[in-house]
Amino acid sequence: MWKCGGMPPSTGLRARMRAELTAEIKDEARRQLAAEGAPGLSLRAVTRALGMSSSAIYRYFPSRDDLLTALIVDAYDAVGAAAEEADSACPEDDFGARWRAVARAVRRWSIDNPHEYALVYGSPVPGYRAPDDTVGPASRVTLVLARLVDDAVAAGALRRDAASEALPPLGAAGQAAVRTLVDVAFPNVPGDVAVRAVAVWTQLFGMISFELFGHFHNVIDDVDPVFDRTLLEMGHLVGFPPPRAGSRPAVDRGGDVDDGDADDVDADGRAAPPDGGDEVWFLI
Amino acid sequence: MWKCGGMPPSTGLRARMRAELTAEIKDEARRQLAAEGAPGLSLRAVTRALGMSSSAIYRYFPSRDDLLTALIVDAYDAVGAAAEEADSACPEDDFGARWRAVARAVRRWSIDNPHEYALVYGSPVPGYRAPDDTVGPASRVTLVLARLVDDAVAAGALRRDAASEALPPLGAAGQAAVRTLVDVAFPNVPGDVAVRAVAVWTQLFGMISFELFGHFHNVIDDVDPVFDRTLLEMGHLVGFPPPRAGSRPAVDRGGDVDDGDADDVDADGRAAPPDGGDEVWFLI
DNA sequence: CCCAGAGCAAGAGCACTGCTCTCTTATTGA
DNA sequence: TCAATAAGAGAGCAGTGCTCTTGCTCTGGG
Repeated sequence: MWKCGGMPPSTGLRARMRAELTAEIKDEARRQLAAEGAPGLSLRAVTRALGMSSSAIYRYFPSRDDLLTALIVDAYDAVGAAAEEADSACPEDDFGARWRAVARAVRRWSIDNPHEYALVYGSPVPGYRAPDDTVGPASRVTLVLARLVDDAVAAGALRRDAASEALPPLGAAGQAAVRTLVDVAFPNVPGDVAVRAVAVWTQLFGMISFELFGHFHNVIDDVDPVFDRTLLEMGHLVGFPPPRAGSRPAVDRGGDVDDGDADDVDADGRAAPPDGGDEVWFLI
Repeated sequence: MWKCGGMPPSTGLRARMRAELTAEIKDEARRQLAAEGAPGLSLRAVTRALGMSSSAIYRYFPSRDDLLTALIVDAYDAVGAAAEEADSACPEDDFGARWRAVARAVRRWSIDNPHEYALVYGSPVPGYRAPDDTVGPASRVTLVLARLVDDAVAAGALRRDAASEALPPLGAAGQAAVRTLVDVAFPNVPGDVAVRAVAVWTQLFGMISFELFGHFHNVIDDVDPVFDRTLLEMGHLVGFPPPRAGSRPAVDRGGDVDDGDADDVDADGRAAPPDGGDEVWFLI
């Protein structure tokens, strides 16, 4: 009797079947999510695609929101993993390059998985409580930047003056407002640097959201150079040193040297729904 | 016979009734939108609240998406109006103050109308074409900042060095990428300033989205000082002069001098759904 | 081994949605 | 006055999330 909230031992045949079907449901749901977006995800359609009855899915996910929660957790984990991988592939002491690599990895994952991005960084739906399972994976990607900035401060690699030599010092209210953030994320950085890190972080996601959600339509033709230039500017704002001359070009084309077969993204770099052609998303 | 695409003359009783009912439908829909969010908006519920039959609403809005489009247009107009009003209330030559006032107005409107904000700046829903009616009102708020920056450049009030004296100059690709933006929005500004303006603009909405969508939960306790400090930093990035010492305090509390009864927003400054207590939105 | 209880699948059903018909009534312009 | 047209109401269709009941199968302990 494992009655106090544990999983049954994974040895049984039934348990293995259950885990397998759970994974299949999530896979099919992710497929529908990528194809039609979160509002188009239908439990009945998932069961239909899996050849089971419509009521059987409730043995695995007690409600539609629980399925979405599982997908949200997976999406957070995926961005977090992408960011961590990009970070660890950089020379540890080149903090500016690490920042740019992390930002590019986040954007790349977002462009490759627009519906999952919208799921986690788009509009929430009211009336439900975000379960605690999401906060761990959600902070994973944030901690990458936080550790980055913290390391840079510890290494003395951040310009102390940054952008604010002409600005008044951060007041007591500002210091108090970021106290929690500083405590849990980067204990070594002063308050004004923390505020700048937040600004840079939100700028990154604001720009990705604008790009994915169509707000750059007929405004910016090619986002790539604007994005990379912004990375430079924002990195300069936090105090990262500018890239050494002769380093790798700034343009963001996927992985490393020669990925000519990266045709899962449009030739013009904009994101498009995986199904349609030039159709534009409709704001909900 | 006004058969070539016009409205009937508004003189008839029937036309007035139609306009009135259309407005009533939109009002009730907006009410439901504010109460339950976009996914909870139901045409049948609107007709029920208005005491008409469920099929009658299709005489006024041929589909649910058309109703949402109308609400989107209104929301864009509302932010645009708020931004314009805040801008025109500032001394015309204090470009930094104008920028901060516009940004605060946008944030205020967003906090006061979180669901409408999510409607226009949150996740789009795929499969539909965004009608052209939305692009005009959508660009209204953007043009406020654009005109602001353009005026500042024309007046020579922008620091030319801004943040990029240590950065390489904007390349040809970057110049080309913002050509459309510069042409339609601010013809007087150089390309790198345009990129910085885009960065600042997206940062603003990224931060508002993070605040409204719950990504600052347990991270930043009081957003107000962080937001205002970021306004300073980002204004410095574009090249606005810092605020003159002794000007109005940076904290954002609604209107002007003494509005102690501003209880439509939480005491702690965070946004909450208008209906519930401390419940957190659930990501869709 | 054997069997009670647990897990699981299926089907019917409820309340709800967006949307489309048809039918009737009221208003309009000529 | 009269034909045309707009507006309203109701039934109905296909779809949704979710629950309940009914059987069946696997599991672990006596």
